[in-house]
Amino acid sequence: MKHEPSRLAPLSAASLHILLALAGDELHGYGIMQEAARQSAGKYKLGPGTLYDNLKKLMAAGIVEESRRQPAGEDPRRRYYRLTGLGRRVLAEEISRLERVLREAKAVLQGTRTKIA
Amino acid sequence: MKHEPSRLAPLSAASLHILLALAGDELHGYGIMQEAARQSAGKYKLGPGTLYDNLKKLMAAGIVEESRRQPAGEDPRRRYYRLTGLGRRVLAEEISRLERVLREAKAVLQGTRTKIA
DNA sequence: ACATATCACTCGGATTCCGATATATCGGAG
DNA sequence: CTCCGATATATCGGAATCCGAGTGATATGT
Repeated sequence: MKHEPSRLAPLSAASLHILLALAGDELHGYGIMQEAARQSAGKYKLGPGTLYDNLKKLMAAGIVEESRRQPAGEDPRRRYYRLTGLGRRVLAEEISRLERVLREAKAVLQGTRTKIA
Repeated sequence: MKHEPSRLAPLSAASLHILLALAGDELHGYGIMQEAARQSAGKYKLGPGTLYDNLKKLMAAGIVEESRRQPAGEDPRRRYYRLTGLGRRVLAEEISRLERVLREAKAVLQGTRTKIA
């Protein structure tokens, strides 16, 4: 019996943006904040409180882990975080959940009445 | 203070599902719970606490309002809620926000797959 | 020298979540 | 008619989450 990804769903906006920021490559905390803002064109901004609360929760759930990498020439204060395998599955599942929600939303808004007269 | 739709964004999962349930037609509280469960194929279930907290917040923000309709032959206990014009704009804006998030998500996930090792 | 940016993270108040609970009516089975 | 599950309203209060304001330090630009 494995971890059920659906247990965490639906992901909060904060968690989703953190996972998306980490999906491309591992990042440090400050980088996650910047990447989330960049990916959302400035529409979504994470403060440090939200970031670390979520990071803690995501690490406890085995979705994110810390990596020990320390590339030369970089700021030594940086601590890197990355998605685990489970994390990628959770993200993929959340994305398809959102796709289904949007499909339903469009159907409802475009007047596709399921109503049978 | 102006009613800027973006001030409420991102909508919580609960608020989004309530707005989607009301997008088709006005509904009473109990009906909103059932419609949200139906639209999400049982994946998302609202409890009464979440429903009325959100309904209160949405009404205070001018996104949802109560309607006085009382069709004959229906349970007289029912109280109907419906979207306002602002509510429709907020919902539409949230949907396009989610579309942009999903577009970004796909780009990022596609990028990792094609990444050269 | 001073301001701004990068980098870490904690703190605590406000907000939100959400199941348990309370109350009452409806509709059908027995 | 009585019982009972479903329908219907809504509150309560503890847990979880949000999130800006701090704290502390180094780096970089003017």
